[in-house]
This record gives sequence, structure tokens and C-alpha cells, in this order.
Amino acid sequence: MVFREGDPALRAFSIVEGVVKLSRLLADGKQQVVGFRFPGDIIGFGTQRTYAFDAELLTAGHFCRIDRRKLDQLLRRYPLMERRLLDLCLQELASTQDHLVTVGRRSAESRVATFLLGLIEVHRRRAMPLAELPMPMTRSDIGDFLGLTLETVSRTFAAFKRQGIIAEPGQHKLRVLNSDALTRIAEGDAA
Amino acid sequence: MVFREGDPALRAFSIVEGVVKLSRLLADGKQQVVGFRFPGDIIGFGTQRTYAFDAELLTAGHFCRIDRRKLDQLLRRYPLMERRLLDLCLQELASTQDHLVTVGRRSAESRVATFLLGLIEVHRRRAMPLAELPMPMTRSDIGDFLGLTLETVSRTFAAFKRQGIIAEPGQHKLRVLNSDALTRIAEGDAA
DNA sequence: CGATGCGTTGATCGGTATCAAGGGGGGTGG
DNA sequence: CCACCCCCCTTGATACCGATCAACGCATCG
Repeated sequence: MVFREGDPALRAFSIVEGVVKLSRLLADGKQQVVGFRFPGDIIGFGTQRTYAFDAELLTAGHFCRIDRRKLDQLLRRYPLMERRLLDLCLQELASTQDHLVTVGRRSAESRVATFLLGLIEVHRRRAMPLAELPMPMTRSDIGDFLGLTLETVSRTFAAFKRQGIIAEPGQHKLRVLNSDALTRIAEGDAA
Repeated sequence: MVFREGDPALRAFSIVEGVVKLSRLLADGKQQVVGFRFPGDIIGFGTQRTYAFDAELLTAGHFCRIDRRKLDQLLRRYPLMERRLLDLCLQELASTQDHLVTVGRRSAESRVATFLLGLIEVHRRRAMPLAELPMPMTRSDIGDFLGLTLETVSRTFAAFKRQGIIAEPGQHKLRVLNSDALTRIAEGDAA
């Protein structure tokens, strides 16, 4: 765990290495994953007293820790930084809204396809090799992200493999063989 | 319409009067409502070139229009305002994440109950009379907000009325008779 | 007076959850 | 080094919730 929902928010973290799962716990023990974060992302920044969600490291990794008070000092000295944080926050808001659309209105197949396309996009933006993507999250994590059970996620992965759309050459490794098909499936079931 | 997704974002709006529905359009014509906004809220602020969603007025109302360029000037003059905007954005982010939890992991009954509790909360915070809340959104709007069909929303309202939990004394008017029951239903089906 | 939009209710279907059983891999301790 | 355990994944059978299809009532408006 990096930090937990409700902990006093004493510092922000810039991810140097590793993948982080952000999630909220429900009363009945279920969790909703609100997002995954990758190297270069900043988590836990903001102005609230406590963190709004759990952050858990899915792989080995390390951070650049940023003390909140020092951050505040920096912000006072360099007002432009505040603008950057606002940008960041707006981006997160937009992506959370996107995700809401996915979870609210799409079939299981379409959700999983959207998730996989997102993974590709993350790696493309970081100019990482696309042939074989690391995918450190478990079926259960993915299910909690997409609002599905882990069984449904597993079945959907199996179906995509049968159709030759993806392959899993090893544990937590993903190869995308037909991203056009994924795009089609993500956009709607027709076709 | 106040503005549409993709329009150049030339100004922000502070809602003086009225209820606004924020939504995104999907490829297949469906829409996902990402939130409702009420008097006192500010919409369309930010740093992006274009608006990230549609904004539609559900009732008569009017705004205080804020020119983007003037806003930028203000921000340069009063850096503290930027902090306020960041706060606002973080709050929206948190509420969108909450909503994601609702849509992703809950039953139809629980979603509707959560929606109604949210309505109450909005009015409580504005110190408005709670006996009879205005509820200008249609069943369809509510369905698109909660990731349900309008029929399911209608049936759930009917069930709540039968159980004496709510009443609708008129068009777009809501009376909550048993908010404890709503809280119980919202938290989980058990009980 | 017809048209249109919103709401209600009923019947049926299907997708996904749930329940269940078993396999495999990696880590730990004996 | 090996055996065991735990966690994750897979696959199957079944149930159920909510979507879909359909018909109708009611108000508002032209």
C-alpha cells in the first residue's frame, strides 16, 4: 500500500517506477477501482486533508515523495505550477468521466476492449515497446475497475484469445494482435 | 443547451438560477449523464480548448457568464483564485469517483436511492426547504445518470412509493418520507 | 383535435452474477 | 529440496436482475 483512503494527506507521490491501483472501498467489502497510474503520473496531490482513495502498488516500484508543506511553498513561489496542477486535475476528471461512460453504458466485451485499448494508449504515450505490454493487474482488479466480476473478465479474455485478438505469452504479459477488432468491439457491439 | 461537447470553450458559467445536466454523447446515440449542477456551481471552467461535455438547462434559469480571457487575467492578478478552482476541480473529481462507485457496483434500487439522497444533500447544503424538493430531471435523464433504462427507474420509483418511502405530489416534485430507508437501501441490499 | 413527449406497467429475453469445482504456479517452511 | 498452501485463473451450470419490446394513459401544445 502507498496510502489509504482517509489517511492524513501529508505528501504527494510522483511515480518513478511501477503501476499503482487507485480504489475505494465499499461498505460491503467490495472495491471499486477508480483508475490505474503509471510512471510519470502524480498521485495524492490536492488540497484536501485526507486522501480520497486507496493507492496500492501492483509491482515493484518507487516514488519521488513530495512533502505537502514544501509543495505549498513551491506553489506560493511559482504560481504557474498551480496552473499545471489544475490541468492535471482536469485531465483526471475527463478520464474519470470517460470511464463512467464505459462502466455505465457498455457491454462486458466492450468494457474489456476499452480497457485494453487504454493500456495500449498508456504505453504508446510513454513510447514503450508495444509488442508485449506488461499488465500487472489481476482479473479481479480489472473486474473491479470495469464493474464486472472476475469470472466475466476471465471469460472475455478467453473469448478474445480464441478469436486471435490478443495473446498472453506469459503471466501478466499481453500481446495485442488485432487492435482494430478491439476498437470495433469497444465502440459498440454491432459488428 | 448552454454549450456542447467540443465547442470552443470561450467562457465559464456560474449558475445563478436553474438546474443543468452535464452529459456526454456516445457513438450509438446513447448519452451518459456525468452530473447535475445547481445554483452556485460553476461549469465550463478549466484550461482546455473545448468543453468536455454537453451542458443543458433543465429548467428556466440564468447564468453569470465569465469570459475566459478575463478569467485568465483575474487568475494572474489573484493567484489565490487558482487555488479555489483547483479545490473545485478536486471536489468534482471526488464526486465523479463516488458516482463511479454507484454505477459500477450497485443494484438498481441502490442507485436510485443514492441519487435521491444526493438530491436531498444538494438542497440541504443550500439551506432550501426540504419538505418538497424540485426534481426537474426526467426518468430518462435519471436513467442516463445511473446507467439504467428509464423503465427501470420508473419501476423503482413506483416501488419506493408503494413502500411509502417517497411521494410525488406533482410533476417534478419530490417528497421524501423515509430517508432512513433510503440510506439503508443505498448502502446495500441487505435489510 | 391530433400530435408529441413523458410516464407507467406488463411480458419476455438475455447477459452477467453467482455458485461450484478444479488446476497451476510461486513462495514458504520443514 | 520438497511438500504444502495460498492465490489466481479457468470453466461449467444455473439464477436472476435489468434490458428490451410493446401497449397504453395523460398532459401539453399547436
